[in-house]
Amino acid sequence: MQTEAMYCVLTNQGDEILATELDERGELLGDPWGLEPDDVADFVDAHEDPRTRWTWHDTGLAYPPILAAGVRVERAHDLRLCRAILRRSALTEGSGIATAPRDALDEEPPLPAGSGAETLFEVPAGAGLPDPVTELRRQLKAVAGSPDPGRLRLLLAAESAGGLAATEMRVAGLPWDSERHRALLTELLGPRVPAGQRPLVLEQLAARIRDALDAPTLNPDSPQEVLSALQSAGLQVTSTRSAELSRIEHPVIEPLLEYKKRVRLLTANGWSWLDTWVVDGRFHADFLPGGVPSGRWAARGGGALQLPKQVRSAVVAHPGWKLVVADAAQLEPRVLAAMSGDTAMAAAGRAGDLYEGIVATGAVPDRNAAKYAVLGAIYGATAGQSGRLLPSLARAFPQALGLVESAARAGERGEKVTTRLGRSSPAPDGRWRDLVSAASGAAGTPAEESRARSILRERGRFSRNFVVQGTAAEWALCWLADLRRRLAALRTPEGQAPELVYFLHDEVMVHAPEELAAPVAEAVRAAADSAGNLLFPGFPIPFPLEVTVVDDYGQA
DNA sequence: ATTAACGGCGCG
DNA sequence: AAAGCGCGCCGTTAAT
Repeated sequence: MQTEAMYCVLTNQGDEILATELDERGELLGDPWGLEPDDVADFVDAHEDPRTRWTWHDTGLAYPPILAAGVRVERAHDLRLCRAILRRSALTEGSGIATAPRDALDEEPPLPAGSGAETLFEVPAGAGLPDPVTELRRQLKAVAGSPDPGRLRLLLAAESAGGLAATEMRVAGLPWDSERHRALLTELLGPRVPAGQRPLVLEQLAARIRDALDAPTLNPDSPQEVLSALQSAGLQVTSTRSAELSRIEHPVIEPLLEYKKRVRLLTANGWSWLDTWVVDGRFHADFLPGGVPSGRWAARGGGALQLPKQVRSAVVAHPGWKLVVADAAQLEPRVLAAMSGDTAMAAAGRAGDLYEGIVATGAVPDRNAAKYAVLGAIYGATAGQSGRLLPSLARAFPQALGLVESAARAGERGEKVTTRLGRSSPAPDGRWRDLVSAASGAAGTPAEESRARSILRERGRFSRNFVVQGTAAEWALCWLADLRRRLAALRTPEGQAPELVYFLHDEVMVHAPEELAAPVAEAVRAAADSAGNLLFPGFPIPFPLEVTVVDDYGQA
């Protein structure tokens, strides 16, 4: 895995692209090449080697033209993604990267222009971006000087592979059946109407709501108006949240909940969403690896990570193709067991369902209790059923609970916390420290003290969750990276290749020719095993998947 | 008129 | 359904 890496840095230099080869210590391996933008893909293809990490400021800008030429790269080093990790990591504190003044590479990645067809190398290098060779050397130095270079190298490799996968997924797009989607909209909302108008079904529901509340001019889209209309009707409610409304009996509740459900479909995934995001039968989502502090991905535009179950049946495999959908079962608790070395919790997860395994230890009465207790431990629940179950969970799994507890305490002390591979939480800002110290001083008023306690606990819950969510994100990145490599080896005799099309925290989707569905499913499982071994070598806990092969995402 | 915060809800 | 975490996006409302 870690056999001598080689870096080939691609960067704009006037009208040319400069390709500079360096070894893993950052030493030049020869004179740089000057390339015409149109020749970059051929150059990459000719120089592709399993040891080479293609290095650039932004995968999302540099990679699409290469992909457009039909060339796929195996490994990369994304300077922006890696900078973000090294800037913050407790393992590289005090390094040149951590202490350098902020520059343009610390900003959000630029928006990719269009759907990736154009040659983005023609765009002049962003102002203020550091020289990539200098930047790479600083990054390599920071890693080499850290107490655990191996962890960080793995993290940077996985993060960069995530960058490649994200770009490939955006360019490929999620196969989308607009006809099926439109049929759904017509069924639930009525015929299409111009933007800004209420479709027929919503108008009818609105009329029923006004009628039931005796409020003829009520705007059902205004929480304020709805709340006061409900209260005028004598209902004891403090908000218009569906969860609260559904506990009440009144003629308005049914149409109101139905209205909320359907208006949500209209505004989030209605006709204008289709017009904006689905191009040539594909939803081109813009994924942002590392977009969340914990290392989870974010997405920009189209709500790619919040596709409601309602519309998933519009994700349809092409004729003769299948969707292979896989999700990791109970990922976060398994990660917690592994990272804390809790062999009792690992044993509970060995036979199959981890929550059932916990029930079998006698710590909790049933599966639901196990689930809420474990999630409550990870999230920092104090009240309710999950809060009450914590003591008995802590007796059964002291290592696991101890890990999240100590993360919470560290957070409350204002310290950073760090994932398995070395991604650290952002340090609390000065305002946070001021608030806390002001309240703890003798002059703190009761209100200040209570406010301070509350933000302390908040920081504790964030930190507790960060280490687990962040390490789970690392597992998922390793899974994705390994899967990506395995998929590259699969191809039909006619040359059709499976496409990675979707990734959602603990779930992946591959669009594959039917005859490759079984090997793809096998690759997905093998990749999960690899990820577990990579992150937690020798620790006896499996990472089982639920894998389905379907024609549309609604069936998964 | 534009921007920011809020309530609400979708996903994990 | 439970209460704790992490997000993005919408329309409304308040602030500028």
